[in-house]
Amino acid sequence: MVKSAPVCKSESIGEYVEDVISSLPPDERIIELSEFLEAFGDSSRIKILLALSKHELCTCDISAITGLSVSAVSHQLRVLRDKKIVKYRRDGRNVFYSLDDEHVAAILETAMKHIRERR
Amino acid sequence: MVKSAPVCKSESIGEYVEDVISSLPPDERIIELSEFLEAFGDSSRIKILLALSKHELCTCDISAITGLSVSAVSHQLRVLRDKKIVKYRRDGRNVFYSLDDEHVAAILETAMKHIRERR
DNA sequence: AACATACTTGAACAATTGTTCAAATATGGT
DNA sequence: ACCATATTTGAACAATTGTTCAAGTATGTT
Repeated sequence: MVKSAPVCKSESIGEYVEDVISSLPPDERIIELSEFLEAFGDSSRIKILLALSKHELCTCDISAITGLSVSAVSHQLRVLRDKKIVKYRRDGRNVFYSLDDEHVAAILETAMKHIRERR
Repeated sequence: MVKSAPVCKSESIGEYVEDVISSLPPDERIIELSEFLEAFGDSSRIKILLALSKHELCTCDISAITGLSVSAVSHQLRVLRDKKIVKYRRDGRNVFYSLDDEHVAAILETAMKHIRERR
């Protein structure tokens, strides 16, 4: 049996490679995961999320707190809404946003711990 | 006292806005946070990290496991190294990678829980 | 109905991203 | 010294991103 692709020796030797492959979730799930975590990869959104971790806030408040334009905030809130990272409720003219669940706060918390400890 | 900027009423009413502002970390810390979490926002990197959460692996093994080219893997490993998300050690011709600490695995775990529960 | 406030949206734009390909570097074996 | 293997790197490219600006929708007040 001839190997067509040029692969390294350790790959042929280590049978753990097969084990790892079969332990991976399907691509679809991996894409879902990365699209969710992608939302945390921007400083404007992190600022918004940190603010929301303290208090339920309307779009305009978030703009005042973060220093971003109302439009920029709204665009980012749409991203966060679509990815089910924040939830919202309308109250009169205002729309109030809050974190979707405890996992979102947990990720921010763990990430901050990592940053703090890696110095 | 006149307000120069056009801000919404709820911002003027709610004194919590000031509280939230002062609770936010400095911008520098927020950028650090987002740059760290940015690394989780790509399906190739997530695949690599999930693989590494199972086993220490060399570049070539990661390529075989993920189906990405060796070059693409190496470029992504550089990103993950720079952000202190993976660590590495050279052994002969191979360079073996592993997750930097338990926080990295924790973030992946929490994110997977979120995905699973939000359906 | 007319107006002000709160928010959302779409188009446009510069800036950044991830991959490929070719070339370079590093290590070990002969 | 030479060759093969393992990995890294740089340039190039299409694709995606986040912001701004202007225009839109939604709600409450008069």
